Amino acid sequence: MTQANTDPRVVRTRKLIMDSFIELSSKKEFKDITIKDITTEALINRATYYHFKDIYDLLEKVLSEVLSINIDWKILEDNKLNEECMIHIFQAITNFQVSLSTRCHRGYEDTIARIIRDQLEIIFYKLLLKQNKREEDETHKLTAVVLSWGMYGASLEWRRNSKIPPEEFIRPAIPKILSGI
Amino acid sequence: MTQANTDPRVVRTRKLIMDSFIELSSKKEFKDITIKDITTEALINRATYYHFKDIYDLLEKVLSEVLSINIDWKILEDNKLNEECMIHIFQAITNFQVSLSTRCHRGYEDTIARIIRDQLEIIFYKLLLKQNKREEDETHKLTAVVLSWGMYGASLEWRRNSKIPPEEFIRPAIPKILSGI
DNA sequence: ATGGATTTGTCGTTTATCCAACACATACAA
DNA sequence: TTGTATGTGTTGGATAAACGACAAATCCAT
Repeated sequence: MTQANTDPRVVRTRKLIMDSFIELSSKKEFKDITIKDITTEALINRATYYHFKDIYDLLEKVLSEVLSINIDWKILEDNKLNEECMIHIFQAITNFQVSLSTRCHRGYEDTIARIIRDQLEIIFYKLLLKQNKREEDETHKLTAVVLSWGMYGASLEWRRNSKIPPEEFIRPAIPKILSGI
Repeated sequence: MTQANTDPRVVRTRKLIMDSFIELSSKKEFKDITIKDITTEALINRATYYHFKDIYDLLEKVLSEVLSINIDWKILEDNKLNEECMIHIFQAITNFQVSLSTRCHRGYEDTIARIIRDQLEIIFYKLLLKQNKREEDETHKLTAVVLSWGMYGASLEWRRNSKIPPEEFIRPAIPKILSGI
């Protein structure tokens, strides 16, 4: 999915860095996390950090990874862009919200939201391509933008207000999306 | 406690190997575990295994480490060789028995027993030294041998027959040991 | 016992990580 | 402001791990 580098040393180091970042971000806000913190926590040398360009690059890779882990790609492969598929994606987003305590990173909510929306956009775009090859490519891209914003926004709404499970929360809206309002 | 090498690469690799061995030994018997199995499980290159001389060397280091983890060294430092201390050591042995499924390694029970007794001997010897400096050194060594065999044997007895907690099991014997029969 | 398959121990080479050190940037208190 | 401390980005040399390869040892079915 991500890199072509299969040297186990690289794989291990990248994982150590990402795991340490996730661990640290459950303890303090993003603005208080330094690269030194991360490498110290990971028990690696600071000079080895530069698998990632900087801390924003790391944030991006981590968030994408965490979202990706919450998605069962088999479900997306086996389905068209149907109800089951949409619900699964929505659940992945809400799972992501829970597994990373995103609400605590004051001032970076927008950055986090953008990264996740970008990933969602890619996912929706792929699904749309598979679903309907006749349509104009630009139309697919635009639809993916709309869907990613819509689903992500709904997940924020769920987090703010709702005490019902994500599936139950989003289900009423799915027909509107799939068949039109 | 063990070695002086603090290079994080070495520490990580050793841990990967030992953890993989522990993982594997919960799935199959010692005689069926190969070095190749271990390095594959650990995602390291086979040539890197030779932090350990062979698989018996690894077994020894792992068992010692697992026993060591089950011991709260602070308790031993704070106490003479009294009841609390003896009970704690006995619990450490029984915890060890549980955490490593030693009963499954048919044909190697004696090897495992020897390794653990050796460790216990070292522990008892240190405690005896601290307790009474007047005594002849050889006497301490011999006493440590007796105690290590006695406690380990009792742990096997507990594992075979007993359904009561280790502490309860061993307590009646402690006065006999400390004050003489 | 024979032969094929697997594991083991060990190499030489390449590559990633470690480590100390450096200049520079940022922050923050005197 | 100036100084002090801490984080950042980067370097060069040392070292551990990866990798492929090899012969020898071990295992196992026939």
